Amino acid sequence: MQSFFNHINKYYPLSQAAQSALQECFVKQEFYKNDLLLKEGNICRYLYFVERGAIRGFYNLDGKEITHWFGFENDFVTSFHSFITGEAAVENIQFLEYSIVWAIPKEKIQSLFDRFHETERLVRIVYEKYYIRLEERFVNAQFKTAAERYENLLQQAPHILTRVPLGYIAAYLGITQETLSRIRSKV
Amino acid sequence: MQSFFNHINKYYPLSQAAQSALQECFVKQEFYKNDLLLKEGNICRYLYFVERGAIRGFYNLDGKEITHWFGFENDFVTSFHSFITGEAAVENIQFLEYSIVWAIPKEKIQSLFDRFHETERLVRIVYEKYYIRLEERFVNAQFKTAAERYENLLQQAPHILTRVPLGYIAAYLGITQETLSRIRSKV
DNA sequence: ATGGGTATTTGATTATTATCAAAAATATTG
DNA sequence: CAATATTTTTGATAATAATCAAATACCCAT
Repeated sequence: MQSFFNHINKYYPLSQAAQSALQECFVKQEFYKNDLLLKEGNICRYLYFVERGAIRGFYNLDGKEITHWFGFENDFVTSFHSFITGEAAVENIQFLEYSIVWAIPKEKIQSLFDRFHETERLVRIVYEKYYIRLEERFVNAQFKTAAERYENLLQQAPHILTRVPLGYIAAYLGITQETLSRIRSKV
Repeated sequence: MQSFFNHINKYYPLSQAAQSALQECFVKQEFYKNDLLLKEGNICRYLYFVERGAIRGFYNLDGKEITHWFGFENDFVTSFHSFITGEAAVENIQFLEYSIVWAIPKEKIQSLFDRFHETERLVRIVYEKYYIRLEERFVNAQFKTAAERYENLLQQAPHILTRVPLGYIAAYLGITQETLSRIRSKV
């Protein structure tokens, strides 16, 4: 839990009172490789903070699993669309290795927002970081070649490469596994 | 200005006091076709609300202008990365037609957040909507074909097609103008 | 260490889209 | 309305990545 507060204090430091209230809302959960955190069709009512481990989000398209994001230490993960809208998730969330996450239900977050303005500010600031991150990924997806996207990943997040099977990374980069294999052999 | 409050009240209704304070922060601005709202290299210190008109965001890549977003009536626009981080913008923002926008500087937004918790909540909720929108665009960019992206745009935002030159739309969809022309001729 | 399953690479071919060039259509302006 | 500029379309070719199929490498449990 300490790693959580260390992390969020970098975004926006909370008062002791808010930290205590926040701490009480979290439940620690452990999972093993291949466990599912969320199955498509279900509503995702929790936000998760990853203390340790690795997670992927994927959905099914024409019978294929398309991994479109990863989560690692100090990431917040959820099926954002489902969590916000309350609709059924189109994606699955699965653990890639033994992981420890802290879960907080949506109603508790909302109650925190009402009681502590500062918690809503924290989340507002976190959203800004995540939005910028997604914007970068979008620009990469749309305007860069597969090889450039791979180079970029090598630079920005080499840890992903070592912890995640190639097939998942290929989908994440928007290419097939074969193409990624060929790109790698050229480097 | 009324259209602004009609619009934001759909996201989260503000108290009269907050609405008044918010109203005082906005400055109305008029622009004509091809005017620049922001030039790359400058810092974007304002958030804009589009009352009427059409706007594009674009950046230069290998000597070509890549349009990556549009803004129309009731959209919030800014160079988000620059606005949030305070760094120089890599993109330009330009008007596609005569437009009326309302500008609010970043410091005034922050002051509003401090004085009215509800304004920060409003922005938090707006962020959620925009994040989901960007997520959808990202998934389209990465995992759908050019023809599918065009079909999608036809369904979701046909007004864009009629108000914006084809070359800009092609860049927005991540394809060349020639490819878009060929896609259209097949439908 | 060995067998069986999973992950990755390699090869041949096809589909998709970009690029370069030019023509046709449309819009703008004096 | 003619002249010019801009935008869109069409054509031929090249580059990029997908698909299908098979071989190889790797990992893990026995």
